[in-house]
Amino acid sequence: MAHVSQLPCDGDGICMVCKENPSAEETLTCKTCATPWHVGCLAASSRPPTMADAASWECPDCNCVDPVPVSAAPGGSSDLLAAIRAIEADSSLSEQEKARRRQELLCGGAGPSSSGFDPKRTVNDVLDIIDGSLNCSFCMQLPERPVTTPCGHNFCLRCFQKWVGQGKRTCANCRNEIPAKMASQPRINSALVMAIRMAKMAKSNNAGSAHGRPQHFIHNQNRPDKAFTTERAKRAGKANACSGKIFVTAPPDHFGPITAEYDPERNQGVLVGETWEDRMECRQWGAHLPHVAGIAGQSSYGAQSVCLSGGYQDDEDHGEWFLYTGSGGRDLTGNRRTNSEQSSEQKFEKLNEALRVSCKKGYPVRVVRSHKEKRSSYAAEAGVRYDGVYRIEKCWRKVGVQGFMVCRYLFVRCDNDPAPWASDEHGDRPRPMPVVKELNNAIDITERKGSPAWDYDEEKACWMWKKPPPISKKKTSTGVDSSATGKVKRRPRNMSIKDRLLKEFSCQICRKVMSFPITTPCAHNFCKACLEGAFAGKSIMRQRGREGRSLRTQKNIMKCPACTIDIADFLQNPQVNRELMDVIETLQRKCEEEENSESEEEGERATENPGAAPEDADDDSTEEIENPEKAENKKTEDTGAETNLKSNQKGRSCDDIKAAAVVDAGVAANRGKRVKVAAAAM
DNA sequence: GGGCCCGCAGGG
DNA sequence: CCCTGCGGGCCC
Repeated sequence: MAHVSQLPCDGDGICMVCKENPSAEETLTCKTCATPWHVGCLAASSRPPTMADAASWECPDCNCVDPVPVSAAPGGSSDLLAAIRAIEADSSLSEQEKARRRQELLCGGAGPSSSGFDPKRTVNDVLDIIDGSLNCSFCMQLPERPVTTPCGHNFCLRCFQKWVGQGKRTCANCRNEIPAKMASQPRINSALVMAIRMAKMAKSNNAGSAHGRPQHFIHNQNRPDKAFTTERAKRAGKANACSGKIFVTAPPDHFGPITAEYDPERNQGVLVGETWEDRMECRQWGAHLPHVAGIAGQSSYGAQSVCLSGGYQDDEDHGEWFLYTGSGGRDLTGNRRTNSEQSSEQKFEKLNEALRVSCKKGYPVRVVRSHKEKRSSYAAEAGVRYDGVYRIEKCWRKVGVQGFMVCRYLFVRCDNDPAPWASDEHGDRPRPMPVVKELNNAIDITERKGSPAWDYDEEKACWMWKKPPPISKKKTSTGVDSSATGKVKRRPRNMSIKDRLLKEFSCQICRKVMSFPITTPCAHNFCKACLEGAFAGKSIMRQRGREGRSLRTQKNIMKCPACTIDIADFLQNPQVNRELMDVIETLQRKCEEEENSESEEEGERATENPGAAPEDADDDSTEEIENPEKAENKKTEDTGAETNLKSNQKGRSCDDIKAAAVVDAGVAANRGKRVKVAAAAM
């Protein structure tokens, strides 16, 4: 019994045993792994004998020589009974909620990587399908923020960080070496996140479960368009910083998620996890409009969105919550757009004040994360990703790392969809306020006084506007209401397992569902054969041959085909991610079953080829599909093909490289069309 | 990989 | 109309 119930506090400071938020005095911090533990819930034998010993105290996990897998079974039965009775007696819970909490309890409670009030993983459901093959070797639970080692083993981010935090540099499973880069900067393996979610979904669909809501998490496929470069920007000889058409009809001062009603283009809205190539493209979909500034807002009205892209050293990202730094205090003379050096203090004015308004009112603030943030495990793998809405619970000022006063904001996630890194099937539940140490030295602390405008409705079990959202003061970007476009609204698609398999588990080289998947240290996934083939002989040059300079300087560097990370060491002995492979194979079997049982229900979309062009491609796009460059040239013959090709390939960080010619051509064809439309409008 | 320097969009 | 701004292509 003893060490089974020994669990630390989670990322939000909540004790995983008693679910309370212990005060600083009741918290012990392990000297080895720096994890906080609730003293009251520690076995007596694990507590430090005296107060003086507390500073050098080592937690039960670090005290063990080996990572002893913690049993998922619950501890003492009397405790369990008491806990179940407490749930039953809680009149504030619905029957469904009670059932859910009972199940959490029986599933062994929280694992080390769960957070806040999130219900625990429905382990039993998933184990039926994937037979436990995905479990983290440390906590024996499904990894909630899975990371994959180069040797192909999967762990919770938290467990992995704890392990390397102890100075361990070998895989806990096979004792292979963990590269320094992976140890210091593990990235979430999003394919694995999807694997876990899909496995859960497949199960709950079969059981006709109450989780009826389709999980709409998408990758970059189906993106209808790209930003275009204006003629003026071309004349200036620069292909930078030009905006494209805004596709959503939400006004620029719209708060909260961009829902389907604002998306006449796709009729699905902006989905959590949606990723764009760059800030320009992100802007086009309305998630975050400014293309340089990190904050969108108006000082007298509120802030609608922020971007985390590593521009401010003080930022601190914990996924479900983060500390954001205000803007300003920098010297921008010399026509600079940004400057990493701070030279004066920040104040609550302009955009910083806009954020403070959103804090006071409790507005939902959209959050996008850029790949440029190098210090966060939650950063996008490539491009810019929409991560849902957060609320600013507090703001204050403090002296920043550069010695000047900065404005600070505590963001806590409150979205109805799960975060891109979370393998949960559901969105956020209200979670307790994280403990922020720097508040002790803060000034101008601002907290919300009244009730928040955007809040969790226990009855409906979702986040919603509890007060009417602020009235927009602006016109929509297109000036056209979505209901007035005359477009027939399509129902959002509820994807089949087959479609999702193709979308989420396709190799980034061959575009087919991966066989023998390999996860690189930069968290990209490929077929074993494709990856090996890509680096056989001259293929290396084709890989990186984006332009002449790249060829010359990079031909001897072996980089991940999906990003710019050097994976030469990894390629010496790449290991198949067997666990991911099991999941894919299981889902493929499910898929076959699904096809057999409901083949007649498959509509127009089922026959779609995985690599086919997006559905709104013109009939005459066939030629362009075969020759994307031709399509490009057709568009602007006068400026020459070279410029176009270059701009076509700019910033191809992740999904774009993996895009096979057909998809590329589909996009190109679409873009051609869009540019024509834009030109006609001018 | 770091510095330069540009157009652009939005706030006030 | 001026100021601000967590971009981005290109040069070195």
